[in-house]
Amino acid sequence: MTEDQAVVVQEELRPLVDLVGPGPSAPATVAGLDVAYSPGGDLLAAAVTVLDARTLTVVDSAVGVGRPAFGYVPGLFAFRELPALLTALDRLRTVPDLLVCDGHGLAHPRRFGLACHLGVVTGLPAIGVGKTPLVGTWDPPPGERGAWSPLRDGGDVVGRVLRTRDGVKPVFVSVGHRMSLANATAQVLALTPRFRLPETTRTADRLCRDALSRTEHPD
DNA sequence: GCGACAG
DNA sequence: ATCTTGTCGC
Repeated sequence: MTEDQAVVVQEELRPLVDLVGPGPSAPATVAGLDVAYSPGGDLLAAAVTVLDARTLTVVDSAVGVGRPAFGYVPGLFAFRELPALLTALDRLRTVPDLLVCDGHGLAHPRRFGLACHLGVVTGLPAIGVGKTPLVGTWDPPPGERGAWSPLRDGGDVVGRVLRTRDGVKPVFVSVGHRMSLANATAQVLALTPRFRLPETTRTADRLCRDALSRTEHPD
């Protein structure tokens, strides 16, 4: 697939994003998704971890190893990681109530980032939590955990810049699918009792790194 | 035309 | 994302 064709796919799928559903207010399980790359970038491992939303302990997980399906192009990021992530999701024995993606949802040049793409393809509620911005402008939120400011782009509010820890660099929260922005914010705060990034992202990050290491050094 | 640009 | 040296802070 070419970059132009990928953009066409995004524009075809974008109308399928559900912007109405408020999403679960008290999800039983929340999934984190992340991908790790080999040093040369020719191999990747995708991981999904499913956490009990109340205890934040891992109750299910799966991995998918493969080749990057696309070059790294900002705005077309999903085409790179989506196949391996879907493989991992297929191997789960649980259906999580919410997907927390490492990257953006509506905070995207065409309002269709990885979290939207994963949400539409799976039909599950999804949100994006990015560590750095892709689009938009914002004012720095106050320094206390829980404080946020709107992320604006082209006249739209596309997400929130959310402080998850006192005095620590904020994260970028946006809706992916079947979730309100307010609920997405609440869920991220529930997932960050101790660290800047959601526990879901942390457990998935650890798992995909381990899986990649095991793939590179079979013993 | 130039710089910026999720992971 | 990963690599890599140096620096700040608990």
